[in-house]
Amino acid sequence: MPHMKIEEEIKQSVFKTEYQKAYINVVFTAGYLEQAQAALFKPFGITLPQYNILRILRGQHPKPATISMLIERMLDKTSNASRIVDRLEAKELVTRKQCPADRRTVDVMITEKGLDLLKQMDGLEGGKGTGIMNLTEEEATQLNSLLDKIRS
Amino acid sequence: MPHMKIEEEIKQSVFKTEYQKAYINVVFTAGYLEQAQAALFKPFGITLPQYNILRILRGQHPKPATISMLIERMLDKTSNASRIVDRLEAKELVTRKQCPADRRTVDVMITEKGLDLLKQMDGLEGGKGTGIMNLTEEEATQLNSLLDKIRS
DNA sequence: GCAATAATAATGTACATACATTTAATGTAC
DNA sequence: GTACATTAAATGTATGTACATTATTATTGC
Repeated sequence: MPHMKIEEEIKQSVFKTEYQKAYINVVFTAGYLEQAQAALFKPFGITLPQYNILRILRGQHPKPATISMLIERMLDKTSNASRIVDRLEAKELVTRKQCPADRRTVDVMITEKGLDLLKQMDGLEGGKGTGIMNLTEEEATQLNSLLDKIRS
Repeated sequence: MPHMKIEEEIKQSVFKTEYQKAYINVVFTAGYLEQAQAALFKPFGITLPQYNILRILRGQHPKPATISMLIERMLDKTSNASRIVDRLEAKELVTRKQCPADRRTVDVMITEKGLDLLKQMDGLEGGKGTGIMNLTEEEATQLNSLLDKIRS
């Protein structure tokens, strides 16, 4: 498992600039964090996108959400909420039924089983156990402002 | 297109800790950078993983590389190099033939067409045009050391 | 009211990742 | 030298993303 500087990780001799290195470093570190989180999730039988949808649904509970509301709130806006809901429905973690008021839309709701699963998973939240806690709180703040600046 | 702090981006009321925020911020920013880069790549008809493999092959040229060598050097170590090479071969950007010395392995080599394509794409390297250049050089260095610490 | 437009969800295709399995070739133990 | 283990690559399946298209329903303009 990775415990190295980015140069060693990817066996690339030298980076031309700090920018190039930072770019690759952000992408690489995200992969690292996602992989660590996936490992934590595995025992529970759902993936991170599925978890994120369940969390949104819990936030709405007992009100239903529509697919477009899910897309709006998801981290990755272009992802395909319909199909993720398919899989959650197959696992009986959510229900889906046509909304009578606007028949184009679908009411998605988390089930008791879904709420139970989330309860079990509370504590995995926010990257705990993934390496993000190696930072001091001050460093985390600093990192946040640097990342915000990249997207500004 | 995103020009906001992370809280606004994902419409999540508040983060419990700076750590949780940093975690989501790294993952989200990586997605942002990757998407920006994918847009730059689109006119050239290859994806980022395909580009990364071509770059490794250019580094070896005119010596061939094996699939396991490609896996070793790739950013994402667990990805499926065989199938990415399939697609590069279909586009005639690489050749693949069984190695006589060890018939388990395959010699993968970049073609002239592949080298030409990379030449056209030089300049897209290292996240130029993706937002990473919003940082000062000092900030990029700072970011690198924070990310290294996450993975340490 | 009806035709054109917009919105919502689902679906199709290409590509990628994660993980397990399979096939073939090589190495090793005995 | 034959059985067993190891290595290299390919393949299968489930999942996800990106992007385009389709079907259905609402809304709008007239």
